[in-house]
Amino acid sequence: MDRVLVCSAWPYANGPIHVGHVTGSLLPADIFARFNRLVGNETLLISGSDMHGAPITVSADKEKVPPEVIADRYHEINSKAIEGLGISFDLYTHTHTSNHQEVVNEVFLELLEKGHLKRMTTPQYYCDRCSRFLPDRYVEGTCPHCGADHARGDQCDACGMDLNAQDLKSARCQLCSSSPELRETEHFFLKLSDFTGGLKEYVEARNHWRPHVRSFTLNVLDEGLLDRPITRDISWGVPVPVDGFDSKRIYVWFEAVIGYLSAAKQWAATKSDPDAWERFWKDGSCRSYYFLGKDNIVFHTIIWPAILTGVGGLNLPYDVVANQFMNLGGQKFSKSMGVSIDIPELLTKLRPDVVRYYLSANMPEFKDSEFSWEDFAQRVNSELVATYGNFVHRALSFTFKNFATVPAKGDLDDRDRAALERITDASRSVSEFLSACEFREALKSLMDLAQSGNQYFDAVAPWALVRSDRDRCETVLHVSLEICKALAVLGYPFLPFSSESIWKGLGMDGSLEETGWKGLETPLNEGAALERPAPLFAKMEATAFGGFSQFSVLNLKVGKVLSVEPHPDADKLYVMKVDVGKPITIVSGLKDYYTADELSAKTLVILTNLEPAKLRGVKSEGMLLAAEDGDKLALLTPEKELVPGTQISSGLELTDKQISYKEFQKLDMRAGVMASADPPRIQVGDKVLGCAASGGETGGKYAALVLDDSALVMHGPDGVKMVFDRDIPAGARIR
RNA sequence: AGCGGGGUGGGGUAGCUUGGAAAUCCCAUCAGGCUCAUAACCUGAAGAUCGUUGGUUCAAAUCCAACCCCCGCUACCA
Repeated sequence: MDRVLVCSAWPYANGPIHVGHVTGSLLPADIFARFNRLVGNETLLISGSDMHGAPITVSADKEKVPPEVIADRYHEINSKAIEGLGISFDLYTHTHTSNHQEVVNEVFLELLEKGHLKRMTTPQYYCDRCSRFLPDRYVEGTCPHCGADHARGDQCDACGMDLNAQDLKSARCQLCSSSPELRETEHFFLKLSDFTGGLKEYVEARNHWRPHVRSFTLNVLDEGLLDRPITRDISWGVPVPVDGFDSKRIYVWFEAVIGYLSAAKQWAATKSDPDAWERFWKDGSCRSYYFLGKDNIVFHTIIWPAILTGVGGLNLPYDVVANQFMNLGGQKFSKSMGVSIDIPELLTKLRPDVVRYYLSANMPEFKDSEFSWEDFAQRVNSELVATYGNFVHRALSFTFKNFATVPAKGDLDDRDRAALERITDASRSVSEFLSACEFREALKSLMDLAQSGNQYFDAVAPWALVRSDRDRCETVLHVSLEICKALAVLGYPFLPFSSESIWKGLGMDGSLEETGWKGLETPLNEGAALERPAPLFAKMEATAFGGFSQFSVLNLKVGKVLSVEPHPDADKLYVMKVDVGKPITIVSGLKDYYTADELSAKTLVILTNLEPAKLRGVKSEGMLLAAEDGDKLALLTPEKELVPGTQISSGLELTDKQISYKEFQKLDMRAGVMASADPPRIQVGDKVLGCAASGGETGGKYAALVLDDSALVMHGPDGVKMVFDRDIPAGARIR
């Protein structure tokens, strides 16, 4: 029996977990842990919420509540979602516990004593009015390279240069705009340089790591490691266990990874055996696996091993299984951009095994993968439902109807033996692939077994035998049910809920969880009564779930032009006052297309929550939407007159958050011609897309939000759609 | 700009590390079969000169070079 410690990266408690967390760390870790328990390995699966760090304090400030409120809220929500998904943690804790603080302190002091930490004093901006030190990106000023006015302390967006806050000219506090002063502040640094050599050796010996993880890490090591500060001037986080550091906290990047150790200790404390954690951390034969996303690699292959080496006597990661990203509509999942499918919400609509199936089958193990509802529905329907679920159901329901008990096994012929052979093959390959953390391949082997079940069932045709040879029929059904049982056992790591229900449906004793892998050999209970079987999975509709939620960041309103002036300082720009419920100023580049007269009193569609930007010295507080095709341009306007300020929500929930121009540009909106009204389909360029909501009249030309292969016609209240004031080809990009 | 990933039949993909019978699987398409099952399952067919251009080689999707596209990271979000 082996022993494995399975660690899943810690989700940040600043929002609900989303598909990315599940596919990157939670699900692979769970599959791996379930598999190991199944085959009888002593397994500990742990993780928790990362409660500290600046983004949580930012959210807290915004809501005017203490950071604990935010962190606790999402810890609560996420714990539930994780449980709902069937992630079988032995402990899911968080980093804001006294236990974690103690363990972090121990580690910190141990490193200090061994000389791996050093104190250094650095200048840092301090804002008097906010009475706080400012992180680099909270400092704003003039870029020393290009002279742009709104450069942030960490980077200048205008020229893309990396900066130090001290380099900025006329620095301002981004929070209150007052001038901060440079103050000396003392911090602890982790001397990563101490570890470079050892780490290199360690990583080079890890030939079983995924190639991208290993080569990426070696790359970073070759570039050399800089000593990094592990404390900072903030108030939310783990206190520094050294006198004179009361106003400082330990940096999250250093403290959060220690959660793996503190969680194991906490788990042990809740058992009768408080030293139990040592079996997983001090016994060199225990292998530790870490599941995370690729953005987290260095923390697990360099920083965490460095800390562990520094402390000494603790196991370094055996494998760091980093996944790539699962994207949505070609973009990275990102809450701030509304590109997100959060799990709590998803679970209200779908059963956990269905979600687990798709995310496993499409897991970004070696390269990024793409999440789409269409693909989701297709894979679930054709693979999980039609091949896997249907096989189990046809075998079980046929048996139930004709025998109502588990049929007896008579003499086997070659075909039967070959079918049983497939089970052995499948169990071998599933177990090999899972041991190697190749989840997609393992799942593929499972589905192949389901298909071979269908082939067998077809070939032996029990529906004919039941009339000609009942004994023979019992035998082939017995073999079929053996295949079902194997599907349950082998599928358990992926589909735990369905597997248990198959196990029960077959009339097996106990639970599959406690029976384990040896359930493959456990004989069927011949003669046992069967319950009436029900299908395992139902088909799903892609359109029922598809969301255009990423467009909800657009706060669009009807605007009426009040005045149009030429820009005093630019050839192509107008400065317009527009009434969107309140008058705002918009600078637009329409001079080549429209005269001032043409624009006056026009009703337009205005993006109102764009970050204000200065265009040639005049501040623009929004943007009017227009379709553009080559040198043609047409403005969007409601098909019926609407009062200025009317929301154009297109039926989406709106946020009032500001978006940057860059984010806005990533959203795809087009002019489209309705190809048919029922079902609603719209032609955009040379593609015909299905419409998510009601469309307009056939032949009408409307503005549409485009996402993958579906479109949503932009509309305001009462379904008033947005049209164009000039002729523009379908497919023209709206911006 | 730097770093990283990718461009394979209509869509999505495997293979590329360790070059070798013109290429995997799913969906869609077409033709059959079956009727137990959730119009499901089974069998077969059509369909790709493997981003472009050069090179190495007896032989390249697979190695090398250049180029063209797409995307992510560089913001403490897997």
